[in-house]
Amino acid sequence: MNEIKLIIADDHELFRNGLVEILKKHDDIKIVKSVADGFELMNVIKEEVDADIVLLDLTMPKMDGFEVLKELKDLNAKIKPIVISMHTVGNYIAKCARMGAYSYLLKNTDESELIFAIRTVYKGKKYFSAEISEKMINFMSAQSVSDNVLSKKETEVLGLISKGLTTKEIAAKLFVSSRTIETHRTNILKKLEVKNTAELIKKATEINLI
Amino acid sequence: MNEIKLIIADDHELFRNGLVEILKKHDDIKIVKSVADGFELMNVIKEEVDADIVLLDLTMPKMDGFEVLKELKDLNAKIKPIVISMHTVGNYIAKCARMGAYSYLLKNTDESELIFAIRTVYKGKKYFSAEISEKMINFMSAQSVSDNVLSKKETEVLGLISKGLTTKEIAAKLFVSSRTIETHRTNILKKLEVKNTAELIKKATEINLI
DNA sequence: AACGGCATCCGTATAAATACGGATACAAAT
DNA sequence: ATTTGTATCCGTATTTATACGGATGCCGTT
Repeated sequence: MNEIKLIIADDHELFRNGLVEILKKHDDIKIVKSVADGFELMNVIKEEVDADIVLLDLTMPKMDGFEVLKELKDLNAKIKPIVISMHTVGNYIAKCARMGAYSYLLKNTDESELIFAIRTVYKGKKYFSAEISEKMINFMSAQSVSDNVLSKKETEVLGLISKGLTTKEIAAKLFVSSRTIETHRTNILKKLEVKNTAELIKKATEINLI
Repeated sequence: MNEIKLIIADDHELFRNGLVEILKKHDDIKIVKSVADGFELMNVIKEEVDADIVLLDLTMPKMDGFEVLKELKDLNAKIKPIVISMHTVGNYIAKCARMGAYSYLLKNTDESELIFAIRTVYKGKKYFSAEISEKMINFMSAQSVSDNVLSKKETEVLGLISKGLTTKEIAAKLFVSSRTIETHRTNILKKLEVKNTAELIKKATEINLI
């Protein structure tokens, strides 16, 4: 039988110990290390241990869970992160999903679901419960409400900007003067409260305008 | 008992009729209209009918499902779209979720799930099955693999660009010459095969670099 | 009828970005 | 040991974007 080697990363000792107690009851799971912050975790991962899974708390001192996920992705590490958080905010969930988390569990998840998640992830499959998925989907579509900020033309221009067209090209495409497009751009920047195109595009994607 | 009024939008007559046959067996569901493309659908929605739900095919002539979703969002319409697609591509699913779809079903969904989805959505809740959610999550994290394209410094610079910093500001922040940053920018543009900052930021968000 | 938001256009000016060209030092990979 | 990629720097020139200013006609709301 293959042993599942895992690391626990959480800044609350009590919670860490609780997890250990729960997990030690399962023969196929072995805790190889237990750390209190992201920085420590990364050191452990970079050096010694080859673990299969890390149970990762999001809120930790020094280096939080998001930073850890980013690092792991950058390093192309083979360790699979399971996020354990107390927040059900859709934002967090979507962020973790994007950043390569294999699962997102709440701290009040029951034992059986935790074990199921661990085993599922160990097999290389992701595990996001129905409730968690729902939260995330709701979040993903949420921002749309606030988008009456831009007029129809402005939205159109924004779309073309994001495709890499210059002011001149957009003007040609829409059969208007470059000055008009410049004015539109200025107004768009003001409305979205950004100072240049780069920030504009980022914000626009964030609030689902593109 | 409240009747659920729905519209069917699909360019395949056979499929449309099949849906009608299935749905007419359920007393709580009433089909108020059946259209063959997105354009027709939008006309129907804008004028006459007040329907609760539209069963929306993605691939339709004149105006596809994505465009319809966008329009509905722009109009702030109260009709709830259920996407019915034959594609399981994560890209499509994520896009629909972002664009406000209340559900994403496959064309081979069985009757009971279809009915369940309709009733769930009618209550104002979204319905994305476990398999569909999984596909989407996999997609969301997928791009990460291909991100060794940029070097560490380039990634850092890209991040600062996306925050709206100019070349000069970035140079100051990183204690290097503006020329260096300019070179980085040039290289980043080349690597991601885009021609300016706007397109760059869009692409970077698409492939999860930011 | 008056007002505000929108789309359209213009002038002047500076700041920023991109396109070419080139160079060196270092580390990692082959 | 040679090559490849990264990070660093520079020159010259053009193109784009942004910051100010101002203007008009139109449409929908009040």
